[in-house]
Amino acid sequence: MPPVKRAARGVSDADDEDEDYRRGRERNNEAVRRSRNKAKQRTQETFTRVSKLKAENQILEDKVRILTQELEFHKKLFMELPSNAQDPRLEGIDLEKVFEDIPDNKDEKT
Amino acid sequence: MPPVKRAARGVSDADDEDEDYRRGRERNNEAVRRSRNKAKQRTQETFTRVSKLKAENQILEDKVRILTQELEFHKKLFMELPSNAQDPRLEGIDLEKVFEDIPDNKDEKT
DNA sequence: TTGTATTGCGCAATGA
DNA sequence: TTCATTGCGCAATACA
Repeated sequence: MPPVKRAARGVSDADDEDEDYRRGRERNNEAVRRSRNKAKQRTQETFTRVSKLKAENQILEDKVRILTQELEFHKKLFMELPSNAQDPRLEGIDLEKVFEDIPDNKDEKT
Repeated sequence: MPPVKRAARGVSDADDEDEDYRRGRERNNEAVRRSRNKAKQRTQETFTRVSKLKAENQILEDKVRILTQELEFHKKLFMELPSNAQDPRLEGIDLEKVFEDIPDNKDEKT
C-alpha cells in the first residue's frame, strides 16, 4: 500500500523511514498520473464513439428512408398494372395482404 | 481568485487575512466539488448516449435488412409474372433498369 | 504482506 | 471580485 505517514509513529526527522516514504509517495504519484491519463483516454474514446455512432445512424436512417420509398414504388407499380389483376396465379389472393409483411417485421420502437 | 498564501507575506497567526483565506478556500472547495460533479454527470450521460445510439443502430440495421428482403421479394415477384412482360405500358422498357435505383441511393460507406 | 490502480479531496494557478 | 476549471499531490482503499 502507499506509504503511511511516519509521523503517525515516533519518527521525526530524515531517516530510513522518511526515504521509504518519499520513494513510496513518488511511486504513487506516478501511478496516479498513469491512471488519470488512461481515464482521459477512455473519455476521449467515448466521445469519438458517439460521433461514429451518430454518423452510422444517419446513414442507416437514409437507407431506411430510401428503401421504404423504393418499396412503396414497387408496390404501387405492381398493383396498378391491370395485367396482374388478371394473372391466373394471383387468383383469389389479396395482394394488399401479401405485400403487408413478407418477412417477420417485428420491430417498431423508435 | 482563490486566496493566496498569507505566509507569502508577513502574517503569522490568526487574523483577518487568515479568516479571509479560509473563507476563500472553503468557497473554492465547494466550487471544485460542483465542477467535478458536473463533469461526472456529463461523463455518465455520454455513456448513456452510447447505449442509446447502439440500440437505435441495431433497430435500424434490422429495418434495413428486412426492407431489403422485402424489396427483393417484390422485384422477383414482379419480374416473374409473365403478364408483366406483355403489359402494353411496359413496351420497350427494361425492367431491370427500372428496378435498379428509383430514388437517389447515393450512400454506401459502412 | 507487498505493489500498483482508483478515487475523493484540498490547494493553487488560471480561465472567464 | 467571484465562480469555474484543471494540474497536481496526499491518503484511503480497491485490486492483485
